Amino acid sequence: MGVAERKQREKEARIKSIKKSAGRLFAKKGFSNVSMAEIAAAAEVSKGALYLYFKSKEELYFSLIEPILEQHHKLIAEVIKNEEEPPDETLRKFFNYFANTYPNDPEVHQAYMYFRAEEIQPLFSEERFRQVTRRMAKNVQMVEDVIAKGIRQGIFKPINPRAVSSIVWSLVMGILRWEENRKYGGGRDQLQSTIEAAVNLLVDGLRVCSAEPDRFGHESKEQS
Amino acid sequence: MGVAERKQREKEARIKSIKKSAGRLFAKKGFSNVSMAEIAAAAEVSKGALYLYFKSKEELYFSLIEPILEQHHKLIAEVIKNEEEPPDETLRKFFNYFANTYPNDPEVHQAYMYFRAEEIQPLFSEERFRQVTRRMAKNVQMVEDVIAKGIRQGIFKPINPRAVSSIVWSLVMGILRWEENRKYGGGRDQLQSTIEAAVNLLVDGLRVCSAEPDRFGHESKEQS
Amino acid sequence: MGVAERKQREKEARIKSIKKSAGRLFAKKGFSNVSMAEIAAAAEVSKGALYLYFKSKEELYFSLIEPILEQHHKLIAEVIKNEEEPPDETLRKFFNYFANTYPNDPEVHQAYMYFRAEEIQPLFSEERFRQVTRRMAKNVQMVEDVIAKGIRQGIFKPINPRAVSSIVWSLVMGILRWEENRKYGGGRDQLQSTIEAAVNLLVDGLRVCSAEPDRFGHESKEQS
Amino acid sequence: MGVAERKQREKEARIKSIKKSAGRLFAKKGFSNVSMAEIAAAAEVSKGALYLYFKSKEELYFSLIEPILEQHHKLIAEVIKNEEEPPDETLRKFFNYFANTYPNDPEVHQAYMYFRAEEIQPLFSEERFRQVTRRMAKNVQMVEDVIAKGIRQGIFKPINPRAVSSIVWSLVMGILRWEENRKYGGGRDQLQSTIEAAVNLLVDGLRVCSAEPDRFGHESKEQS
DNA sequence: TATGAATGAGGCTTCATTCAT
DNA sequence: CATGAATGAAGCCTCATTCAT
Repeated sequence: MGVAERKQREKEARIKSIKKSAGRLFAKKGFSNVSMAEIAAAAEVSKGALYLYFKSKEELYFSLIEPILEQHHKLIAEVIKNEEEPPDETLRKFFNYFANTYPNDPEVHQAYMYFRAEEIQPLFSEERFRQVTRRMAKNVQMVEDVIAKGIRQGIFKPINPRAVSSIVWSLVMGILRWEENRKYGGGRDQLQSTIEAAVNLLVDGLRVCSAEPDRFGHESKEQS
Repeated sequence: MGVAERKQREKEARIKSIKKSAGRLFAKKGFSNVSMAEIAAAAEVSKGALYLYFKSKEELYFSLIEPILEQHHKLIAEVIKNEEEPPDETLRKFFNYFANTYPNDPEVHQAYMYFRAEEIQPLFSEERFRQVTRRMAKNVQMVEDVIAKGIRQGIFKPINPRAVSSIVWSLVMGILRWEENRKYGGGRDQLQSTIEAAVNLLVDGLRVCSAEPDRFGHESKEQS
Repeated sequence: MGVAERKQREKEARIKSIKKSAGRLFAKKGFSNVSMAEIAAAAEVSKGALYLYFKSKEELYFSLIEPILEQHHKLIAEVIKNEEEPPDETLRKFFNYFANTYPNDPEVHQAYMYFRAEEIQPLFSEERFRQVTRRMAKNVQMVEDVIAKGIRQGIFKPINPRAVSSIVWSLVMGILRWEENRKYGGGRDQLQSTIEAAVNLLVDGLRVCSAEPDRFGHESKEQS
Repeated sequence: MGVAERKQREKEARIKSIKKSAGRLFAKKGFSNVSMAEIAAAAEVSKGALYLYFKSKEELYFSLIEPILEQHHKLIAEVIKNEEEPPDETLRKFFNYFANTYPNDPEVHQAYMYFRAEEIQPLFSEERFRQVTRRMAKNVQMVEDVIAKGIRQGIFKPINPRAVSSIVWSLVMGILRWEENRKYGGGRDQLQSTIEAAVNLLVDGLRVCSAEPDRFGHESKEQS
C-alpha cells in the first residue's frame, strides 16, 4: 500500500516536472521551437518517458493550456457571482489574480499567452482546437458581463462592454508578455506594480468621472 | 545604363515581393512554421533566390522586423518633437498609427509582435539581438517622454511614466494580437474601434479628472 | 535542350535506381523490415532524395506493386483475347510469362508477392488498398475465364474455375517464392524448369484425360 | 510438491497462452508489425513476463516455427514409413494434413509461411537459422521420396521428383497464403475445397494417365 | 516470480541550405 | 544571376528490452 502510494506520488511528481519544464520552454520559445528532446532533457527524463504521460507534443501543450483556461473561468465566475461587489473591485481582483498567480507558474501562463490560433490550429485536432477557443470565448464573455454590470449600475461610462473586455484581456496578456521580456532583458521585475498601475488607469478611465470635488479626492487616494 | 537600372528595379521589386510574402506567412504561422520553400513559392521565386538576397531565414525575418522598429522610432520621434501638441493628442496619434498602418501590412507588424526576447535570441546573432532590443528600448523611452511631458504639463496625473509606457506598449501589442486571433476565429474585424476605445479609456484614466462639469461634458464627447 | 533532356534522363535513372534498390530490399525483407535509410544507402542517394520522388514509404512501395499488377492484367488480357488459342496453351503462356519476366526484375515481383493484405492494409490509405485488391481480383478473374473457356471447349474437366484460378495463382506465387528461397540458400536456380514442370502437371491434371470411359469415370469419382 | 506441480502447470499454461497470442498476431500482421506490448496484452501478461520465458522477440517467433517444422517432419515420416500405402494416397494425406491442421492453428502455420530465408536470417542467430533451413530441407526430401516411390511403382509419370517436391510445397504454401488473403478480403473460407481441388489436379497430373500409348507419347513429349 | 515504468536506439519525414548547371 | 535537385541534421514518435520493486 505504502509502496503504491509512493509510486503514485512519484508519478505525479514526474508529470509535474515534465509540465514545469515544458511550460517553461514553450513559454520561452513558442510551441514549434521546442523539441521533445529539449523538454525531456529539461525534465531530466528520457524522450520515451514523455510519451508515457502525454500522447503527443500537442497533448502535452494542451495539458498546460487547459487547466489555465479552466482556472480563469472558475475565478471569474466566482467573482462575478458576488453580486454585491462593485465591478471596479471585480476588475481589480481580476488583474490581481494574474499578478498573483503568474509568478507561481509563469511558464504555464506564458504557454497560454503564446496560444496563437493560426499557428496552433493546423497542429491540433479540430476538436481540441474548438475546445480551447470555446473556453476562451467564455472567459471573455465573463469580463464583458462585469463591465456591463458596471454600466448598468452607473459606475462605468456607457462603453461597448465587448470592446472593453477585449481591451482588458489584451492589456493583461500584453503586460504579462511585456514584463517577461523585460525581465529576460535583465530589467527588474515590475509585474506587480505595472499591473496595479494598469488597473488603476483602466478603472479611472472607465469610471463616470464625477463632478463632485470630493469624489475626485477619493479617487486620487486610491490611485496614488 | 538603362539596363542596369532596370535590373536594379527588378531586383528591388523581387526583394519587396519576398519580404511581403515572408511577412504574410510569418505573421500567419509564426517563424518556425514557415518554410523557406513556402516563402519562395509565395513570392514566386526559387528557393535559391531567397539566399541571393538574404543570408538566412533569420536574416530575412530580421529584415522585416528592423524597418518597423525604425519606423516606429521615427514616427514617435516626429510626434514628440512637436512640443506644441498636447500629450493626450500625441497618445491618440500613437494608437492611431498602429490602427492605421497595421491593416496595410499586418503581416510585418505581427512578425514584430512575435518578437519575443527569449524566442528570438537563440536564433539571432548576439549583435542583431542587441540591436533590436536597443531599438525597442528607445521606442519605449519615447512614449515615456510623452507621458512625462503630460505630467509636467499637469494634464496627466502624476503616475510613474515608465510604468505607463509599459502599459501603453503592452496594450497596443496585446490588442493587435487579440484582434488577429479574433479575426482568425471568424469574428468581425474590430481593430479600429477597439484601438479607439482603448485610447479613450487610457487617456481618460491618465487625465487629471477635473471637477468642472463642462470638462466632463467635453470629454464624453470625445469618447462617444 | 540537350541539358534538359540529360537532366530528365538522369532523373529517370535515379528513380529507377531507387526503385530497384527498394524492390530488392522489400522483396528480401518485407515492407516493414526495410528502412528508408537502408533504401537510400542501397540506391546511393540521401534519405531526403527519396522524398523528392516518392511522397512516402508507402508510395514507394505502391509504385513498385502497381505496374506489376497493371502488367499482369495487360498480358493476360492479351492472351485471353486470342480466342483461337487453346486454353492449355494460354495457361502455358501465363506460367512462362512469370518464368521469363521474373528474372529480369525479381525484386519487384517479389515485392508484389510479399503483398499481405493484413500487413499492408493498416499502412496504406484505404483508397490505395482498395485499388490494389481490385486489380488483383481482376487478374484472378481473367485466369478463371481461361479455365472456364477450356471447360466449355471440353478440353478441361469440369472443375470449379474459380478454385482452379486460385490454385494457378497460388502455384505461381508459391513457386516464385520457393525458388527465391532456394536460390538464397545456395541452391541452383531452377525457376524455369520448375515452372515448366508445374504447368505440365497442371495442364495434365486439368485435361480430360483418358480415352476409356471407365477410366475417366474412376477419376471423376476421386475428384468429386 | 502439489504446489510445485501446480506452479509448473501454471507456467506451462502461461507459455502456451503467450505462444497462442503471439502466433495469432504474427500471422495477422507479420513479424515486425507486432510489438511485444501487443503480445503481452493479448496474452494477458506483463511485458516483463514475456522475457521470463523467451529471451527475445526472435526467440519467441522461433519457438512458434520450430515445432511446426518438427511436426511436419514427423507426420510425413510417419506416412512415408507406411510402405503399403499408394503414393497418391500419401499425397492426399499430405495436403489434407494442412487443410485440417491449419484452421486449428492458422496463426502458427502462417508464421511459418512467412519464414523467408532472407527476411529471417538477419534476425536469427546463425545456428538457429541453419537449424530451421536444415529441417525444411528434410521436409522437402520426404515429399521427394514419396514422388520417387510413385514413379518406381509406375503410378506416377517419370518426372523429376525434386521438381515435383518443390511444386508440392510451393502449392501448399501458396494456397494457405492465398486463402488467408482471400478470407481477409471478406471472401468465404474455401481452404478445404481449394486444397482438395489442388490435390486432385496434382495427382491427376502426376498419374500415368492414358491407356493409349500414343496419347501418353504425346504427353510425355510435352513434359520432357 | 511478476510487473510495468523507464530507457534510448532507430524509424519516417521535413527543411534550411548548398551548388552544379 | 537564377534554379531546384540534393543533402543530412533534426524532429516526432515507437518499441524491444531492462530493472527496481
